[in-house]
Amino acid sequence: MRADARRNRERILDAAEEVFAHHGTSASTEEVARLAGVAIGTVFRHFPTKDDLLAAILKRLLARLAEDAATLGGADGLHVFFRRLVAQSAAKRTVVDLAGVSVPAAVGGLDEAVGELLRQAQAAGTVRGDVRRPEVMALLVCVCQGALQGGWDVELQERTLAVIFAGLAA
Amino acid sequence: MRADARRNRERILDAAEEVFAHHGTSASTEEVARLAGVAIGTVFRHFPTKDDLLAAILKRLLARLAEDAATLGGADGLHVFFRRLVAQSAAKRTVVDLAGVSVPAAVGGLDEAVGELLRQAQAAGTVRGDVRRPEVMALLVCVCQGALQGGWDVELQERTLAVIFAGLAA
DNA sequence: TTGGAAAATGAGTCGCGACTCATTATCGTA
DNA sequence: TACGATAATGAGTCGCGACTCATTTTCCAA
Repeated sequence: MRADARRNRERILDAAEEVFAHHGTSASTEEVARLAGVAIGTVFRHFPTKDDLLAAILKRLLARLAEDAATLGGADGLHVFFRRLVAQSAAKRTVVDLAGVSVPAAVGGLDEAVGELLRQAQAAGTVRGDVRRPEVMALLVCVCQGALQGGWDVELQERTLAVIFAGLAA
Repeated sequence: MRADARRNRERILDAAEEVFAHHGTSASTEEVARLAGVAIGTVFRHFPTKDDLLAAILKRLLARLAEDAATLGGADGLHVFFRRLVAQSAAKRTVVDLAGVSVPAAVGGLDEAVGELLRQAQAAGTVRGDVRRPEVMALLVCVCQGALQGGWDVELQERTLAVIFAGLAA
Protein backbone atom coordinates (compact mmCIF):
# COMPACT_ATOMS: atom_id res chain seq x y z
CA MET A 1 0.00 0.00 0.00
CA ARG A 2 1.37 3.37 -1.01
CA ALA A 3 2.19 5.97 1.63
CA ASP A 4 -0.45 8.49 0.49
CA ALA A 5 -3.09 5.78 0.47
CA ARG A 6 -2.33 4.80 4.05
CA ARG A 7 -2.39 8.42 5.14
CA ASN A 8 -5.73 9.10 3.46
CA ARG A 9 -7.24 5.96 4.94
CA GLU A 10 -6.48 7.24 8.42
CA ARG A 11 -7.74 10.71 7.64
CA ILE A 12 -11.00 9.27 6.37
CA LEU A 13 -11.48 7.12 9.44
CA ASP A 14 -10.84 10.07 11.73
CA ALA A 15 -13.20 12.29 9.79
CA ALA A 16 -15.88 9.61 9.70
CA GLU A 17 -15.68 9.15 13.44
CA GLU A 18 -16.04 12.88 13.97
CA VAL A 19 -18.89 13.37 11.52
CA PHE A 20 -20.94 10.35 12.57
CA ALA A 21 -20.38 11.19 16.22
CA HIS A 22 -22.05 14.55 15.79
CA HIS A 23 -24.73 13.92 13.21
CA GLY A 24 -25.42 10.21 13.52
CA THR A 25 -24.88 7.59 10.87
CA SER A 26 -27.31 9.32 8.55
CA ALA A 27 -24.69 11.98 7.83
CA SER A 28 -23.59 11.83 4.20
CA THR A 29 -20.40 10.28 2.94
CA GLU A 30 -19.68 13.55 1.22
CA GLU A 31 -19.51 15.33 4.55
CA VAL A 32 -16.90 12.81 5.63
CA ALA A 33 -14.87 13.38 2.47
CA ARG A 34 -15.03 17.14 2.97
CA LEU A 35 -13.75 16.95 6.54
CA ALA A 36 -11.05 14.47 5.55
CA GLY A 37 -9.94 16.80 2.77
CA VAL A 38 -10.22 14.18 0.04
CA ALA A 39 -12.55 13.68 -2.91
CA ILE A 40 -15.63 11.55 -2.57
CA GLY A 41 -14.17 8.92 -4.88
CA THR A 42 -11.27 8.39 -2.53
CA VAL A 43 -13.58 7.48 0.28
CA PHE A 44 -15.25 4.87 -1.89
CA ARG A 45 -11.91 3.53 -3.07
CA HIS A 46 -11.00 2.70 0.52
CA PHE A 47 -14.47 1.69 1.68
CA PRO A 48 -16.61 0.36 -1.20
CA THR A 49 -19.87 1.00 0.63
CA LYS A 50 -20.97 3.27 3.42
CA ASP A 51 -21.58 0.22 5.57
CA ASP A 52 -17.96 -0.81 5.11
CA LEU A 53 -16.92 2.58 6.43
CA LEU A 54 -19.28 2.31 9.38
CA ALA A 55 -18.07 -1.18 10.16
CA ALA A 56 -14.47 0.03 10.09
CA ILE A 57 -15.00 2.83 12.59
CA LEU A 58 -17.13 0.59 14.79
CA LYS A 59 -14.32 -1.94 14.85
CA ARG A 60 -11.86 0.76 15.86
CA LEU A 61 -14.17 2.06 18.57
CA LEU A 62 -14.77 -1.36 20.07
CA ALA A 63 -11.08 -2.13 20.02
CA ARG A 64 -10.37 1.13 21.81
CA LEU A 65 -13.03 0.41 24.41
CA ALA A 66 -11.59 -3.03 25.03
CA GLU A 67 -8.14 -1.53 25.37
CA ASP A 68 -9.49 1.02 27.80
CA ALA A 69 -11.23 -1.67 29.82
CA ALA A 70 -8.02 -3.69 29.94
CA THR A 71 -6.23 -0.89 31.79
CA LEU A 72 -8.82 -0.95 34.55
CA GLY A 73 -9.31 -3.48 37.32
CA GLY A 74 -9.72 -3.91 41.04
CA ALA A 75 -12.79 -3.48 43.16
CA ASP A 76 -14.43 -0.70 41.20
CA GLY A 77 -12.94 -1.09 37.72
CA LEU A 78 -16.28 -2.21 36.38
CA HIS A 79 -17.99 0.83 37.87
CA VAL A 80 -15.45 3.17 36.36
CA PHE A 81 -15.91 1.54 32.98
CA PHE A 82 -19.69 2.01 33.21
CA ARG A 83 -19.25 5.69 33.93
CA ARG A 84 -16.79 6.24 31.11
CA LEU A 85 -19.01 4.52 28.61
CA VAL A 86 -22.01 6.56 29.60
CA ALA A 87 -20.04 9.78 29.37
CA GLN A 88 -18.84 8.88 25.89
CA SER A 89 -22.25 7.82 24.65
CA ALA A 90 -23.92 10.99 25.74
CA ALA A 91 -21.49 12.96 23.58
CA LYS A 92 -21.31 10.71 20.56
CA ARG A 93 -24.11 9.20 18.60
CA THR A 94 -21.84 6.79 16.81
CA VAL A 95 -21.70 3.62 18.83
CA VAL A 96 -25.33 3.73 19.57
CA ASP A 97 -26.48 4.32 16.03
CA LEU A 98 -24.51 1.37 14.80
CA ALA A 99 -27.09 -1.16 15.83
CA GLY A 100 -27.68 -2.01 12.21
CA VAL A 101 -24.12 -2.59 11.17
CA SER A 102 -23.22 -6.18 11.82
CA VAL A 103 -19.96 -6.41 13.67
CA PRO A 104 -19.83 -9.16 16.25
CA ALA A 105 -19.62 -7.63 19.72
CA ALA A 106 -16.80 -10.03 20.41
CA VAL A 107 -14.55 -8.10 18.03
CA GLY A 108 -11.66 -6.55 19.83
CA GLY A 109 -12.18 -8.66 22.90
CA LEU A 110 -14.60 -6.26 24.58
CA ASP A 111 -16.58 -9.18 25.95
CA GLU A 112 -13.47 -10.68 27.49
CA ALA A 113 -12.29 -7.38 28.93
CA VAL A 114 -15.62 -6.75 30.60
CA GLY A 115 -15.64 -10.34 31.84
CA GLU A 116 -12.31 -9.75 33.49
CA LEU A 117 -13.52 -6.55 35.15
CA LEU A 118 -16.55 -8.45 36.42
CA ARG A 119 -14.37 -11.24 37.82
CA GLN A 120 -12.17 -8.79 39.69
CA ALA A 121 -15.14 -6.89 41.08
CA GLN A 122 -16.62 -10.15 42.30
CA ALA A 123 -13.31 -11.18 43.85
CA ALA A 124 -13.23 -7.86 45.69
CA GLY A 125 -16.82 -8.38 46.82
CA THR A 126 -18.07 -5.26 45.02
CA VAL A 127 -20.39 -7.32 42.85
CA ARG A 128 -22.25 -10.38 44.00
CA GLY A 129 -21.24 -13.79 42.69
CA ASP A 130 -24.26 -14.87 40.71
CA VAL A 131 -24.10 -12.00 38.23
CA ARG A 132 -22.91 -13.14 34.79
CA ARG A 133 -21.28 -11.40 31.88
CA PRO A 134 -24.26 -11.34 29.47
CA GLU A 135 -26.46 -9.22 31.71
CA VAL A 136 -23.57 -6.90 32.45
CA MET A 137 -23.03 -6.40 28.73
CA ALA A 138 -26.77 -5.92 28.30
CA LEU A 139 -26.82 -3.27 31.01
CA LEU A 140 -23.88 -1.50 29.41
CA VAL A 141 -25.71 -1.35 26.10
CA CYS A 142 -28.91 -0.20 27.79
CA VAL A 143 -27.24 2.59 29.63
CA CYS A 144 -25.41 3.87 26.56
CA GLN A 145 -28.62 3.98 24.60
CA GLY A 146 -30.55 5.62 27.35
CA ALA A 147 -27.91 8.21 28.09
CA LEU A 148 -27.78 9.28 24.48
CA GLN A 149 -31.48 9.40 23.89
CA GLY A 150 -32.56 10.89 27.17
CA GLY A 151 -30.05 13.71 27.25
CA TRP A 152 -29.21 12.90 30.83
CA ASP A 153 -27.69 15.50 33.06
CA VAL A 154 -24.96 14.51 35.49
CA GLU A 155 -27.32 14.03 38.40
CA LEU A 156 -29.74 11.79 36.56
CA GLN A 157 -26.81 9.78 35.26
CA GLU A 158 -25.50 9.29 38.80
CA ARG A 159 -28.88 8.32 40.19
CA THR A 160 -29.53 5.85 37.40
CA LEU A 161 -26.13 4.24 37.66
CA ALA A 162 -26.56 4.10 41.43
CA VAL A 163 -29.61 1.89 40.98
CA ILE A 164 -27.71 -0.43 38.65
CA PHE A 165 -24.67 -0.58 40.91
CA ALA A 166 -26.92 -1.36 43.86
CA GLY A 167 -28.51 -4.14 41.83
CA LEU A 168 -25.14 -5.62 41.02
CA ALA A 169 -24.02 -5.43 44.64
CA ALA A 170 -27.14 -6.38 46.57
CA MET B 1 -64.91 15.96 9.28
CA ARG B 2 -66.49 13.61 6.77
CA ALA B 3 -67.06 9.98 7.69
CA ASP B 4 -64.69 8.58 5.04
CA ALA B 5 -61.98 10.97 6.16
CA ARG B 6 -62.24 9.84 9.75
CA ARG B 7 -62.19 6.20 8.69
CA ASN B 8 -59.10 6.67 6.53
CA ARG B 9 -57.32 8.57 9.24
CA GLU B 10 -57.69 5.60 11.56
CA ARG B 11 -56.64 3.14 8.87
CA ILE B 12 -53.52 5.18 8.18
CA LEU B 13 -52.56 5.35 11.83
CA ASP B 14 -53.02 1.60 12.23
CA ALA B 15 -51.02 0.88 9.10
CA ALA B 16 -48.26 3.26 10.13
CA GLU B 17 -47.97 1.63 13.52
CA GLU B 18 -47.68 -1.77 11.90
CA VAL B 19 -45.19 -0.76 9.22
CA PHE B 20 -42.93 1.30 11.46
CA ALA B 21 -43.04 -1.39 14.14
CA HIS B 22 -41.58 -3.92 11.72
CA HIS B 23 -39.21 -1.89 9.59
CA GLY B 24 -38.36 1.08 11.78
CA THR B 25 -39.13 4.69 11.05
CA SER B 26 -37.09 4.59 7.86
CA ALA B 27 -39.87 2.64 6.16
CA SER B 28 -41.44 4.67 3.36
CA THR B 29 -44.69 6.53 3.57
CA GLU B 30 -45.76 4.67 0.45
CA GLU B 31 -45.56 1.38 2.30
CA VAL B 32 -47.90 2.82 4.89
CA ALA B 33 -50.34 3.97 2.21
CA ARG B 34 -50.28 0.54 0.58
CA LEU B 35 -51.06 -1.27 3.82
CA ALA B 36 -53.77 1.24 4.69
CA GLY B 37 -55.32 0.74 1.26
CA VAL B 38 -55.28 4.42 0.36
CA ALA B 39 -53.34 6.53 -2.12
CA ILE B 40 -50.16 8.26 -1.07
CA GLY B 41 -51.81 11.65 -1.41
CA THR B 42 -54.38 10.71 1.20
CA VAL B 43 -51.68 10.06 3.76
CA PHE B 44 -50.20 13.49 3.14
CA ARG B 45 -53.63 15.12 3.31
CA HIS B 46 -54.04 13.84 6.85
CA PHE B 47 -50.40 14.23 7.93
CA PRO B 48 -48.61 16.96 5.97
CA THR B 49 -45.15 15.58 6.74
CA LYS B 50 -43.80 12.20 7.70
CA ASP B 51 -42.82 13.62 11.07
CA ASP B 52 -46.42 14.59 11.71
CA LEU B 53 -47.40 10.99 11.09
CA LEU B 54 -44.67 9.72 13.40
CA ALA B 55 -45.65 12.19 16.10
CA ALA B 56 -49.26 11.06 15.83
CA ILE B 57 -48.53 7.38 16.33
CA LEU B 58 -46.06 8.16 19.10
CA LYS B 59 -48.74 10.12 20.87
CA ARG B 60 -51.15 7.20 20.55
CA LEU B 61 -48.55 4.75 21.80
CA LEU B 62 -47.65 6.82 24.84
CA ALA B 63 -51.28 7.35 25.68
CA ARG B 64 -51.87 3.61 25.47
CA LEU B 65 -48.89 2.90 27.70
CA ALA B 66 -50.10 5.39 30.26
CA GLU B 67 -53.55 3.81 30.17
CA ASP B 68 -51.98 0.41 30.62
CA ALA B 69 -49.90 1.63 33.55
CA ALA B 70 -52.98 3.14 35.17
CA THR B 71 -54.63 -0.29 35.39
CA LEU B 72 -51.69 -1.65 37.38
CA GLY B 73 -50.79 -1.04 41.00
CA GLY B 74 -49.88 -2.68 44.26
CA ALA B 75 -46.58 -4.07 45.38
CA ASP B 76 -45.31 -5.27 42.02
CA GLY B 77 -47.23 -3.11 39.55
CA LEU B 78 -44.05 -1.30 38.62
CA HIS B 79 -42.27 -4.58 37.98
CA VAL B 80 -45.08 -5.84 35.78
CA PHE B 81 -44.98 -2.62 33.81
CA PHE B 82 -41.25 -2.98 33.26
CA ARG B 83 -41.72 -6.48 31.90
CA ARG B 84 -44.55 -5.50 29.59
CA LEU B 85 -42.61 -2.60 28.17
CA VAL B 86 -39.57 -4.75 27.48
CA ALA B 87 -41.66 -7.39 25.81
CA GLN B 88 -43.27 -4.79 23.56
CA SER B 89 -40.00 -3.09 22.67
CA ALA B 90 -38.32 -6.28 21.62
CA ALA B 91 -41.10 -6.85 19.10
CA LYS B 92 -41.57 -3.32 17.85
CA ARG B 93 -38.98 -0.88 16.68
CA THR B 94 -41.37 2.01 16.78
CA VAL B 95 -41.15 3.58 20.19
CA VAL B 96 -37.43 3.24 20.30
CA ASP B 97 -36.76 4.72 16.89
CA LEU B 98 -38.77 7.77 17.72
CA ALA B 99 -35.99 9.46 19.63
CA GLY B 100 -35.83 12.18 17.00
CA VAL B 101 -39.48 13.06 16.92
CA SER B 102 -40.16 15.69 19.51
CA VAL B 103 -43.14 14.76 21.60
CA PRO B 104 -42.88 15.65 25.26
CA ALA B 105 -42.66 12.48 27.31
CA ALA B 106 -45.29 13.97 29.55
CA VAL B 107 -47.88 13.52 26.81
CA GLY B 108 -50.60 11.15 27.85
CA GLY B 109 -49.59 11.27 31.47
CA LEU B 110 -47.07 8.44 31.26
CA ASP B 111 -44.82 10.22 33.72
CA GLU B 112 -47.65 10.52 36.21
CA ALA B 113 -48.75 6.93 35.76
CA VAL B 114 -45.25 5.61 36.38
CA GLY B 115 -44.93 7.95 39.34
CA GLU B 116 -48.06 6.43 40.84
CA LEU B 117 -46.75 2.90 40.31
CA LEU B 118 -43.52 3.91 42.01
CA ARG B 119 -45.39 5.39 44.96
CA GLN B 120 -47.44 2.24 45.46
CA ALA B 121 -44.36 0.02 45.20
CA GLN B 122 -42.62 2.14 47.79
CA ALA B 123 -45.67 2.04 50.07
CA ALA B 124 -45.63 -1.75 49.80
CA GLY B 125 -41.93 -1.82 50.56
CA THR B 126 -41.02 -3.39 47.20
CA VAL B 127 -38.93 -0.38 46.23
CA ARG B 128 -36.82 1.63 48.61
CA GLY B 129 -37.84 5.14 49.50
CA ASP B 130 -35.07 7.26 48.04
CA VAL B 131 -35.67 6.19 44.44
CA ARG B 132 -37.26 8.95 42.38
CA ARG B 133 -39.29 9.03 39.23
CA PRO B 134 -36.68 10.41 36.83
CA GLU B 135 -34.28 7.51 37.24
CA VAL B 136 -37.13 5.03 36.96
CA MET B 137 -38.17 6.62 33.68
CA ALA B 138 -34.56 6.60 32.57
CA LEU B 139 -34.24 2.92 33.37
CA LEU B 140 -37.44 2.18 31.48
CA VAL B 141 -36.06 3.91 28.40
CA CYS B 142 -32.70 2.17 28.75
CA VAL B 143 -34.23 -1.24 28.99
CA CYS B 144 -36.49 -0.71 25.99
CA GLN B 145 -33.57 0.39 23.89
CA GLY B 146 -31.35 -2.40 25.02
CA ALA B 147 -33.96 -5.09 24.56
CA LEU B 148 -34.61 -3.99 21.02
CA GLN B 149 -31.03 -3.65 19.98
CA GLY B 150 -29.59 -6.65 21.72
CA GLY B 151 -32.16 -9.16 20.58
CA TRP B 152 -32.52 -10.45 24.12
CA ASP B 153 -33.85 -13.91 24.73
CA VAL B 154 -36.20 -14.49 27.64
CA GLU B 155 -33.46 -15.60 30.02
CA LEU B 156 -31.21 -12.61 29.39
CA GLN B 157 -34.19 -10.34 29.81
CA GLU B 158 -35.03 -11.92 33.15
CA ARG B 159 -31.46 -11.74 34.42
CA THR B 160 -31.09 -8.11 33.36
CA LEU B 161 -34.38 -7.04 34.89
CA ALA B 162 -33.43 -8.95 38.03
CA VAL B 163 -30.38 -6.74 38.48
CA ILE B 164 -32.47 -3.61 38.05
CA PHE B 165 -35.20 -4.82 40.40
CA ALA B 166 -32.56 -5.68 42.99
CA GLY B 167 -31.13 -2.20 42.60
CA LEU B 168 -34.53 -0.63 43.16
CA ALA B 169 -35.14 -2.79 46.21
CA ALA B 170 -31.75 -2.95 47.89
C1' DT C 1 15.25 10.91 -14.21
C1' DT C 2 11.43 8.39 -15.86
C1' DG C 3 7.82 4.86 -16.82
C1' DG C 4 4.11 2.80 -15.30
C1' DA C 5 1.31 1.23 -11.57
C1' DA C 6 -1.37 2.85 -7.84
C1' DA C 7 -4.17 6.39 -6.16
C1' DA C 8 -6.99 10.63 -6.32
C1' DT C 9 -10.29 13.43 -8.56
C1' DG C 10 -15.10 15.16 -9.08
C1' DA C 11 -18.70 15.66 -12.42
C1' DG C 12 -22.19 12.58 -13.49
C1' DT C 13 -25.60 8.54 -12.96
C1' DC C 14 -29.06 6.31 -10.55
C1' DG C 15 -32.65 5.09 -7.47
C1' DC C 16 -35.43 6.26 -3.77
C1' DG C 17 -38.50 8.61 -1.01
C1' DA C 18 -40.84 12.85 0.55
C1' DC C 19 -44.07 15.74 -1.10
C1' DT C 20 -47.48 18.23 -4.90
C1' DC C 21 -51.56 19.13 -7.57
C1' DA C 22 -54.76 18.81 -11.40
C1' DT C 23 -58.27 15.68 -11.85
C1' DT C 24 -61.82 12.51 -10.34
C1' DA C 25 -64.80 10.50 -6.90
C1' DT C 26 -67.60 10.69 -2.76
C1' DC C 27 -70.24 12.55 0.89
C1' DG C 28 -73.90 15.01 3.06
C1' DT C 29 -77.28 18.43 2.76
C1' DA C 30 -81.23 21.00 0.97
C1' DT D 1 -82.18 13.71 -6.63
C1' DA D 2 -78.79 17.49 -7.34
C1' DC D 3 -75.03 19.99 -6.28
C1' DG D 4 -71.26 22.09 -3.96
C1' DA D 5 -67.85 21.08 -0.67
C1' DT D 6 -64.82 17.83 0.96
C1' DA D 7 -61.81 14.07 0.21
C1' DA D 8 -59.18 10.62 -2.62
C1' DT D 9 -56.31 9.65 -6.42
C1' DG D 10 -51.66 8.69 -8.38
C1' DA D 11 -48.56 10.19 -11.88
C1' DG D 12 -45.13 13.50 -11.58
C1' DT D 13 -41.52 16.76 -9.43
C1' DC D 14 -37.69 17.49 -6.65
C1' DG D 15 -33.70 16.98 -3.89
C1' DC D 16 -30.50 14.11 -1.84
C1' DG D 17 -27.19 10.79 -1.20
C1' DA D 18 -24.83 6.45 -2.47
C1' DC D 19 -21.97 5.04 -5.83
C1' DT D 20 -19.18 5.11 -10.76
C1' DC D 21 -15.51 5.93 -14.01
C1' DA D 22 -12.80 8.42 -17.46
C1' DT D 23 -9.25 11.41 -16.59
C1' DT D 24 -5.47 13.38 -14.09
C1' DT D 25 -2.07 13.26 -10.48
C1' DT D 26 1.24 11.14 -7.40
C1' DC D 27 4.37 7.83 -5.86
C1' DC D 28 8.38 4.89 -6.11
C1' DA D 29 11.49 1.43 -8.06
C1' DA D 30 14.77 0.68 -11.46
